[in-house]
Amino acid sequence: MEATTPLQDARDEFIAGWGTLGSSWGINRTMAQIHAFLLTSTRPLSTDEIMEALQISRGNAHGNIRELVGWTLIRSVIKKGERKEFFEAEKDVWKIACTIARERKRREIEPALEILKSCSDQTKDLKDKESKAFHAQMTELRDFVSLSGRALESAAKTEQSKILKVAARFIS
Amino acid sequence: MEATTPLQDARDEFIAGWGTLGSSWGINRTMAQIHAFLLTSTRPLSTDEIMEALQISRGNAHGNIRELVGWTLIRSVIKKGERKEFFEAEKDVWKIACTIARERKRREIEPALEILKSCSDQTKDLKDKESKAFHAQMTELRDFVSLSGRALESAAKTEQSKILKVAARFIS
DNA sequence: CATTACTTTCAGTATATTCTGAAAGTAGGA
DNA sequence: TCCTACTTTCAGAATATACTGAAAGTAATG
Repeated sequence: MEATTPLQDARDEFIAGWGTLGSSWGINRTMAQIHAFLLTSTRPLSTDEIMEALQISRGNAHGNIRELVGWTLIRSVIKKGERKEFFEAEKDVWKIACTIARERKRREIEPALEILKSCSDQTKDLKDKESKAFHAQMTELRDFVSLSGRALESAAKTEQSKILKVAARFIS
Repeated sequence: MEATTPLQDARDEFIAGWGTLGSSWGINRTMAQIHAFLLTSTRPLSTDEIMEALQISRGNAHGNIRELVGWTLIRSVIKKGERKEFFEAEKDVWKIACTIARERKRREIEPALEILKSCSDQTKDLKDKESKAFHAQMTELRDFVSLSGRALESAAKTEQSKILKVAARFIS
């Protein structure tokens, strides 16, 4: 039986919870767990350390690490004298949020806009009542999604302090 | 071979696209398709009409319709003289967005907060450097997630016009 | 160039999710 | 009460997604 410390316990809870959470965000569980693990590490870690800690195979670790690098949520670090790669997570919460916002915009909002634009355009000259209703619905949706995307983009460009001010006004 | 109209084509594109999109949002494809189908219908539809149009089984249609009712994205309508239920979607884009925002907050932000709170609390009295770093990270994350949740909640309570004004300031 | 220390790939397997369809359940109307 | 028109359930099948581990690939080092 392994002895556990309060820190280990809390960290394990975070890793497990973040993994579950990730699933409902369309992010795979292992990827979220690796992210959580690196996020709570005080030093860069190797693939083997990650495999060992999360009890996952090399292939699984490798692929999900690459995904996280692709999202720029983690980056690879080369230690002098060491041949292998180490990985560390971005720790700044605001930067993480901006990265995720941008990535989701690119992967979800932009494709959605393409579809809505196409649906709106295809029906813009039709005269019957049903077509007009459809066209109006698509146009409204497109405008809304487009606005949301632009707002997200702007927010991700703005300094954290400014966003906090606006947010504070809303909440109060 | 069935002849198609431009409206049918556009509508099919929307249904298919919305379905794919839904997947990346952690919403199942059929549920998103049913929603898209009802969103672009000018009248309430029965389970059988939905089954027929999307070529899905009764069980599948039934379950996903119930889910959508649970999300309050669609509602059941009783037609006089008819024994069966009909369903119609909320058409107002802003209302749809608020509903989704509230639901996701409840399902994702709140559970996340529980975890972060627990992790932060468990480590608040620990004195070693690693524990302090962990505690600080959890606390930052918690504060950020909490703020986001409250902002989302407020936004969903505010009139659309006010939000549009704030959004406009940001984008320009 | 051969060895070593890694990284990458991928076919096969395991798991999780979604879907089907038939059977059981329910309630209005005769 | 029974019939009929519908709704609900759920075991098993189909599909999609994620994971393993071993083999192949790559490049630094001596």
